[in-house]
Amino acid sequence: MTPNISNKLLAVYKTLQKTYGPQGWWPADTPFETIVGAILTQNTAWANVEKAISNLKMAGVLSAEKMRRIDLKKLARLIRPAGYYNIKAKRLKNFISFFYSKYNGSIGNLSSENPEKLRKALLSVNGIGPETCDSIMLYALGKRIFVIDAYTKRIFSRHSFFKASADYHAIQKYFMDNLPKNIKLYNEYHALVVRLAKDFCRTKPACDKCPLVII
DNA sequence: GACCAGGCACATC
DNA sequence: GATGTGCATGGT
Repeated sequence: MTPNISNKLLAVYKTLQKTYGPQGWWPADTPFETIVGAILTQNTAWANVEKAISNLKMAGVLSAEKMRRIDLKKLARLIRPAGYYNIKAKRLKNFISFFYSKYNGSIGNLSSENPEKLRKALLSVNGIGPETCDSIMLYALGKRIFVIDAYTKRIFSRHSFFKASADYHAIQKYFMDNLPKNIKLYNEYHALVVRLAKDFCRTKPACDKCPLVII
């Protein structure tokens, strides 16, 4: 670890913790619901995902077995509020096919897979990219992996931690090399970054009021 | 009405 | 390898 960077990253974390408190991610009742949410939230406001999840619950199809059976068009109609509904319905089905063919539809089988193999396997599913994969690994399956999203990139590059041109893997390595290797920390850190971004780091940053202005 | 949200795949150069 | 584009609803 680079002590200076490590201290700064921890200082940011402590400031966010103090400002916002525990975030308790992921907001879901089951690991399967977390996986579905991770796919539905791709480039989409969480409030819209909640509507789609609610529709799936009302229709009684928020389980792997039920979602495996449901017609693609019906699935698309239920998740409509989350946007990109046609492509996301296919992505959910792609995951389900993968989940049954390789892991017999068992979350236990999925989470007991070797983490490196699991990451490669998830990334091989069409519709699961780096962020969705890592969100599933961390928040649904409890694996020690740091999730990077557009906010993390935007905020920390603005604060000169790394260049705006840095790619996903480089940024992930940056955090994982410079933070204590702790799942709970990874969980809260990413959630707190998203929480902060909702207030201050959209297209028109209000950096003067941002709690990180002192870092 | 414009802008954007907890991305990803694919086409093209 | 870098850059551009389609996918789409709903809130500010």
